[in-house]
Amino acid sequence: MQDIFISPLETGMVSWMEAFAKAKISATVQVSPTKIQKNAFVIFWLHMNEDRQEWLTNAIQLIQKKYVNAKIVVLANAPNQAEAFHAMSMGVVAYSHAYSPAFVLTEIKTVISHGGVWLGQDLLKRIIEVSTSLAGNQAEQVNQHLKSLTKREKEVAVEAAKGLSNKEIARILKITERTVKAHLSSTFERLGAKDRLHLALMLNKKPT
Amino acid sequence: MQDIFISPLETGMVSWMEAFAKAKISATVQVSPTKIQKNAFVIFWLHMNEDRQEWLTNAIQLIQKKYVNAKIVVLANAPNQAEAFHAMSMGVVAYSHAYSPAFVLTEIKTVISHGGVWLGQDLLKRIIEVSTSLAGNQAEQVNQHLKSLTKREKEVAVEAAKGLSNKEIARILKITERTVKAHLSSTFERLGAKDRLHLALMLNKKPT
DNA sequence: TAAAAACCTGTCCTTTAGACCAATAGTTTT
DNA sequence: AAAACTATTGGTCTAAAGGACAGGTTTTTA
Repeated sequence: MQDIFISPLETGMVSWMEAFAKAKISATVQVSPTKIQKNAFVIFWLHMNEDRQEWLTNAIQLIQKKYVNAKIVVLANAPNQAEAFHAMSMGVVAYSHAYSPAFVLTEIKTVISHGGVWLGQDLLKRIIEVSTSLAGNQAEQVNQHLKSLTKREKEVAVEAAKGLSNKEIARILKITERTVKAHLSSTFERLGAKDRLHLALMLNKKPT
Repeated sequence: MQDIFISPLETGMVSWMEAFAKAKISATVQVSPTKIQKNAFVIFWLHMNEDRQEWLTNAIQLIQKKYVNAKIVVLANAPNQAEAFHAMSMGVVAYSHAYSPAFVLTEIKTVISHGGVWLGQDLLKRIIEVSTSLAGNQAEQVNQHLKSLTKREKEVAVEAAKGLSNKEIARILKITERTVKAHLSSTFERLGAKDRLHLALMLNKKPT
């Protein structure tokens, strides 16, 4: 088990040292291969300054290529959601604030060493918001379609357009599946949609 | 600090007991208020059987109403992404398998008691797939998707994403409906789409 | 207030989708 | 040459979707 901190700060940050006294620190990702035990469980902790986006991308790719089994954690000076998304989608298993206290760092380590993924509550909330609701900027043209629907039909239609099943919609809106079907049927009728897939395409149409 | 397990099983599950010897167990959410210390840090562990979707929803809402500061964890017998999504979007802070070993449960507790959120790697990956619109170039993303498909799969996927039925696709491509299904199945597999509607949403995603 | 629209639910039935299992044959990669 | 991938088709089976037909209750509106 090895922890390797990649940070421009020579000394490393205080809380890191506190959490992992035996950690190696390096200024670049080009860690001497001899320092890394083959088949060891290695965690790379990348310290992310502002304005090093492309450095981060490259670093992650390089690590993943050289050390296939290594886990990568990003600690950002100024965490932001876009960067977090980017990092996580590249396979990073944790994204947190660089000034996280030592106990958070040890927590992260525990979680990821058991195959888990760690991220803060606000980020997760954001992720879920984004992925469960239709994007706002299209609300305009969606309205054109939706305005001919009744309130309830609208609600059902929006959920259906996200890809939810009738059962799921029923649960969310606290009505029976049968009622969901009724609303959908009349929605198809009004909008001239063939089925729920066409409805989804109508409501998710790209702005041109 | 109190742990309250809500489970239909009278005795509670083995690993739970192992992890939290002092935990209270109850069959319903209607825990006697006297048993809960005011201002205590309470964690509700909800044991989720199959086919209790609406029970879960109600239980969560009830807990959130009665115990504003309580954290809620869902342990599912048969975890699935839709349910996980639903639970997390309602404010649940962890979602895991009901048969998780004791060390995972203690991990979860550690994480959420520090304000974090716990979830398994596969769920997160799925979340990110669904919400990658924030992560970068959308056209690129679609390309990435299509690139991983074979020539024939691509043709079928594109038609399906337009809203055509299997029968129509079969006619257009001059193959049997059965073959269309086969191509679609492997396409869903490769792209991580749940069904043709999700496929359509992936391929028709608008740039944000 | 009476009619209309919206909302909710039920049963029965047909079609469609998609998973699982299995097989054949050509092509590409190792 | 063996292994892996691709394209094709078949059958069975389950669940979901959606139409047809038939009710109710609540809210809006003329």
